[in-house]
Amino acid sequence: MQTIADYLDLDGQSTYRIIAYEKAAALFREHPISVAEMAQQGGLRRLPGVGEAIEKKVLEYVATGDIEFLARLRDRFPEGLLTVMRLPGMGPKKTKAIHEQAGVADLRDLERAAREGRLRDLPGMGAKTEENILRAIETWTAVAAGQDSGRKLRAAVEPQAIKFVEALRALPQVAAADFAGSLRRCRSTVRDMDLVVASLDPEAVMAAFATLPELARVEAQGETKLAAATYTGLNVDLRVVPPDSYGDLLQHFTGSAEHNVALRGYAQRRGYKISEYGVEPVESGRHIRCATEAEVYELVGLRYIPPELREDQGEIQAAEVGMLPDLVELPDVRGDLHVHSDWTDGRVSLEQMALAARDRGLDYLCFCDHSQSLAMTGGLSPERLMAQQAEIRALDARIEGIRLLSGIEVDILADGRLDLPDETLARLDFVTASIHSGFSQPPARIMERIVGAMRNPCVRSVAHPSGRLINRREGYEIDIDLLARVAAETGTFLEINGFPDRLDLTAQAARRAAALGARMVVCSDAHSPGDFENLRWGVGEARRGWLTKADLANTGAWESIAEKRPGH
DNA sequence: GCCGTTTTCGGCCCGACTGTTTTCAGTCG
Repeated sequence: MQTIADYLDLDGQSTYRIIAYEKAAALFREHPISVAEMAQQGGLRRLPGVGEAIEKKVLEYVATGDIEFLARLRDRFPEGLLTVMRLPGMGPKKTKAIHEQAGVADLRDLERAAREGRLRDLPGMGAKTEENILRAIETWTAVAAGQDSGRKLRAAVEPQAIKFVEALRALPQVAAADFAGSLRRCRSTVRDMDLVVASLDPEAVMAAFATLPELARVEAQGETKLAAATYTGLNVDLRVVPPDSYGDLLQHFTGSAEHNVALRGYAQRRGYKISEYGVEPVESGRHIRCATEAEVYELVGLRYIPPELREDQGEIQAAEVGMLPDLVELPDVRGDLHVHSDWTDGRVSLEQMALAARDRGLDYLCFCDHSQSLAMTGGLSPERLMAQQAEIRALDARIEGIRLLSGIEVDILADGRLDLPDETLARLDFVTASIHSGFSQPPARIMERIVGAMRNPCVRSVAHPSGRLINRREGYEIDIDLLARVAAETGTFLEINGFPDRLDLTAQAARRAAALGARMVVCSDAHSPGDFENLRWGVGEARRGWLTKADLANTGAWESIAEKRPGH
């Protein structure tokens, strides 16, 4: 669908037609359950933004593996042009022009033409354009070489964003400063950093900002807007507005683009025009500036929508009728049920982990080291596990202020058996099961393994259910509906693993699972004291999944978890 | 292409910056 959208863009088709395909592409990409199956069951049309034409194309693709409409587009334009079009600074118009007038069919052609100065004579282009194109190709090549997916983990970017915000807030001319964009929405990965500032002296703010040592270069600068790049290869956009319209700017640049489109559409139907500079009742034409985001939403008749929900996933309708969820917050998490120690691949002792957890204010902590088949990590045999349990019990008696529990992250073996006998598992306080091998099995087989584990009465949760590693490995294809139903039926929890490159379950999957009655746990999977920060990333993902305190099991006391599961 | 407490047709978010086009198109977010 995305490829069709790109081709239509190149072909100069109606933007709304293009947007329709892009919306469908985004919808399918993020959709937690199989789009192909939904299509076959005739349920695709129920999805917002899917109509007759797109449904037909999906069905055609499912049946034949191709789409004739797309094949015809491919015949008309070389595929390499799509890459050219995605270069920053290039768009459909320029791409089409260089294709038709300079014979460029792919990136290599473009590079040659730019080097030979053959582009500067085309309408709308000059020497500067060629220079920009060559730079863009260089960056693109570096990214494509694989060391960089272009999207960085939120956890890697946020500390730098906080530094920038602190530097801005320290300026005397600055009334307020925040980071916005996908970072503020707690997306697991971000492409760039958006900074917004309230000030009456944008010139001074931008001048001071441009001197920060983290910035490699300033790429563009206007009166209120500055674009720069950091040495870490991150693009930073800075926008400055007067304090009385700070709320408008923050709202606008927090996005998402989809949320803003939906919000503006909603506002327009009620007679308002929203931009980053204010809210305008169309009738009066009077421009109302908002110092806070809450005012923006309030003016058009909505409750305040937390940034994590701003993805055009029904939040506007929910805000309209006062049905927004009361999202879980980090302090709600009372215990961590999945951490490691130096008994396997953790880096510090049981005691150090326990003290770190207590310092973070947790009420209970369950050690779930690896089981024996993960030899690489020094996985625990039944004997060593019992020895560890004895040490945990002794530690629990000695350390005040936190309850220490003995558990295991037991491997679900390739044949579906668990890596430890039931009689061993039955002696533990908590058991989480997970897959570390047999990733390439057919999805249905993997589901059988997970579901089989969940039906074992000793197993209390499933750790990192999809096995994905962001930027490194796709997860195995999980059937979240099936997992959620079995979870609800057996009282097994599904983990939201807080590791920055896992965040697994994803927000979308967690939201679906909660809707089907499953309960989740947010865990750090910490291997060292610093990893307890993972709880923060995990809670961010949970919030993006619309989860409330009640959807998570470890927001309650340990006693509420310790109880036997229903039916066992 | 999608969609409907303004509509089955006529809408669909909006403004800044760049580069070069002397009045604005293209791109971006």
